[in-house]
Amino acid sequence: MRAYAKLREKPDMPWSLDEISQFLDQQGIRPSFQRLKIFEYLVNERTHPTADEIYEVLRKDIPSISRTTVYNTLRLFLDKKIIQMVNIEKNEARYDATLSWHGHFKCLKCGQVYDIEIEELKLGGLAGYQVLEKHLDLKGLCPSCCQGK
Amino acid sequence: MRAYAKLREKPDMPWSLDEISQFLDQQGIRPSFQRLKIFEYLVNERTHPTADEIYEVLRKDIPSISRTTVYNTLRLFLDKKIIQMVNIEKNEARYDATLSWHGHFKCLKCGQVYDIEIEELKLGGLAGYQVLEKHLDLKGLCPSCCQGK
DNA sequence: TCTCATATTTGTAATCGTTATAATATTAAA
DNA sequence: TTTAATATTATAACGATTACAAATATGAGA
Ligand SMILES: [Mn+2]
Ligand SMILES: [Mn+2]
Ligand SMILES: [Zn+2]
Ligand SMILES: [Zn+2]
Repeated sequence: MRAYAKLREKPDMPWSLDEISQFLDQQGIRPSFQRLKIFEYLVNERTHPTADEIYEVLRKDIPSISRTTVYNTLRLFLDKKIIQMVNIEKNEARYDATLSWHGHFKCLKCGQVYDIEIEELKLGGLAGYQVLEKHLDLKGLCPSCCQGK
Repeated sequence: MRAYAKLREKPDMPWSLDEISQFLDQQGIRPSFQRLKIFEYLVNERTHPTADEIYEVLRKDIPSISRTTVYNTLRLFLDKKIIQMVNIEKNEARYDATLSWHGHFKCLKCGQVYDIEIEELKLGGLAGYQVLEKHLDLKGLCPSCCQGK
């Protein structure tokens, strides 16, 4: 995924459906319309949506889509390791198609989840541990919500 | 809490019930027997238990205790900021009486949650944000579970 | 193209951790 | 002791997620 992303000509441009279709194929995922649209939403919006937010948005385009399909698809993407789950808030799983190492900040006022760049992280006492996942989650007030104290 | 902990003569010794009672009083929390035992379990065991683990253990001493009391008490402790919630695993809130800044590691095999010392953390792009909570959560295999690959 | 096996989607019911509610019991104040 | 406030308890309700099974779509081979 990271390797693939690096190959994109303009990494910050939205992914086209064709490009997503090709990508899912490469990952051994049959690119059904529902899967295309779910991955498109994750990778182009980058808002760390919940399953329900994805469901409510895609319903406008695909009235027949079911919540179960959204959950099934997200689990499939997780199994294939093309997205990650963000558990910054209890009882509210969020999803993220950006896999490079970064942290998250959730604003307690407006609810938005922002990406945070990690410049350096040094840990002690991890000798003997095999680390497979790292999550850095912050909470507080975002710049817009801090205005005027 | 940190200030109080520093005042303890032997910080690594278990807290006595008297000491806990005094501490809760200081924090404006009436030290009922249930509250004493719940805080005692958190501060002396340091295993980051779930509400249900606390309930199952304390039931042996206090057969009348209810799950609701455990949840109510944990929420009270959170509101008074004498414990923190650890959301390293989805759908499994854990609780921790250690408030000084440290990370957590959950072993995917044995399920144990370990404390991790953080030597240095440098973040970029946080200008304008007001950070109120920080959580560093790792997952993988612990030393005991790594043995022999 | 047609057929049939397989993969995918869908609606519904079930599960699980947690919270809300209201009755009962305990404690503190008058 | 009487009363009011607080804490505990059992039960029901909730919300996010998962299990299940039926319906639909897809695609390789005849
Ligand atoms: Mn992100
Ligand atoms: Mn801890
Ligand atoms: Zn905000
Ligand atoms: Zn282990």
